[in-house]
Amino acid sequence: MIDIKFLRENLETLRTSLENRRATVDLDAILTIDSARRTVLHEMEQLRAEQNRASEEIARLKRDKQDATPQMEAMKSVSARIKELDEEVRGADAALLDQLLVIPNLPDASVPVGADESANRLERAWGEPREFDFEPKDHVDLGAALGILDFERAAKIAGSRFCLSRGQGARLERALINFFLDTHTREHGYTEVLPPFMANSDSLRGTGNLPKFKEDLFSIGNEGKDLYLIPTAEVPVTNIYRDEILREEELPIKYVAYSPCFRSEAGSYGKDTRGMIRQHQFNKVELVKFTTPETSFEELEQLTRNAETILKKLELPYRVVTLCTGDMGFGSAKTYDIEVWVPGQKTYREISSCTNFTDFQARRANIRFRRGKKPEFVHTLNGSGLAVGRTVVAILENYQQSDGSVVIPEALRPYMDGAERILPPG
RNA sequence: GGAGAGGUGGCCGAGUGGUUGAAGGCGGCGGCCUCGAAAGCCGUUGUAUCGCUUUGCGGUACCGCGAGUUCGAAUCUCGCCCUCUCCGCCA
Repeated sequence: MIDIKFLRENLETLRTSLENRRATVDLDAILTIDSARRTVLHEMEQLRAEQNRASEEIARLKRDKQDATPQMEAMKSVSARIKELDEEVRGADAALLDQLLVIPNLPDASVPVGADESANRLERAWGEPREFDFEPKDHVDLGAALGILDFERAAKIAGSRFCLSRGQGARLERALINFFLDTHTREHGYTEVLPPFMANSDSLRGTGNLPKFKEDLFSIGNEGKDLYLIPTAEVPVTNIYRDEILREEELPIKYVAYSPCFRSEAGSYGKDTRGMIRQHQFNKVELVKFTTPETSFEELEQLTRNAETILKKLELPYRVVTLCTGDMGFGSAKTYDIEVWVPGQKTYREISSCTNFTDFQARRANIRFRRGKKPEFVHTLNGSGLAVGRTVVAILENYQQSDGSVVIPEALRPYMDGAERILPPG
């Protein structure tokens, strides 16, 4: 969320940044509501002060066994007026919040300005895409031939955009989750967290998923419950400290969490309809950090490197791009996408998105820390470390052999009972 | 799901409709004492927002959340949320 004070004082900066993001927000309407609200609030507070003074006077008279009826009568109209003004202020508060909640974060100065992904900036690439001496298959054909991925049965059970893994396929998925968690906890100093896989609307508002992106979520409001399936572990993990004040010495806090992720993505039909790239349910290991404001961008670099480490260990070619202003997410100040080489599509596909939200989520979720007298908002960051389903895609397609088998990356073999290959049945 | 108890500051815990932003304690901070520390003693200690003469002063709000009663609510009424105990159900 954007600070209303910042909005008042940096109107033109904000206007430019919203243009760069291709977001349309009526800032003047917000300012009008804000100034009207402050006028009414001021009048109400003066009446309240008068009421408090009268109230003390009445208490004093009553203690002295004197008649306070005239004072009490006089306060009736004041009380009624306060009630009116109070309703006006509440209305303005709600209107203001509605507006502020749909303003995206300001991009950092280092973010390239541009309309779409063509303006994203390549930061670095690692590994050489493999030269195949045969026509590589995509993971759907490979998975079907190996008997480890079954999209048809999944569709029967739950519909399109679900996947059923079996045998070595299910084992591979579980191995990856453990490998990711072990790497980040043992080598990168993250603390493992296993959060609820459902969250309430306060939590989703805190991370920025609500109110603007409701259509991307599966809600389970049966029996009047205010609950959603989480779209990412970012939601429950970031909300661990909602409405809390941390101590400066505790920062940075680094959490890693496995969770399944549930996404409705109502607007995505027609995109990536084949295979595991875009699913209603997928597994992900997520990295989340809470930091002081001045260290967050350095922490973003480290978090991104932490995610890259996984791809290096798995020996999968990848590149890192900085998303431009028009392509970055709603709450982001800066995002690096890590894209893995996918031979079946002969392209790089996002496998991790690492973001510094600065104080955007912290302000929404009211997550603060104290180092002087005044509490300050922390900065929050997160990134996939990694998306598990897409890693399965990358492994199957990059490690496929001409005989239809798939070699298991060496780093993963200890998690697969030492198996070196996934072989076709029979 | 049923019955009961409860939700008060960073934490614990008092609180009779009227100087209660809230006793007391713990913790924190400052000081005295000490070679130093502990103990002891003294002082201090929330958040948000607005205004001003801006190291400060003043106004307003905040006792789980929301509505109501009242001149006035932490305190009374209603609804909701959450926690605990017991019973039921259940992996």
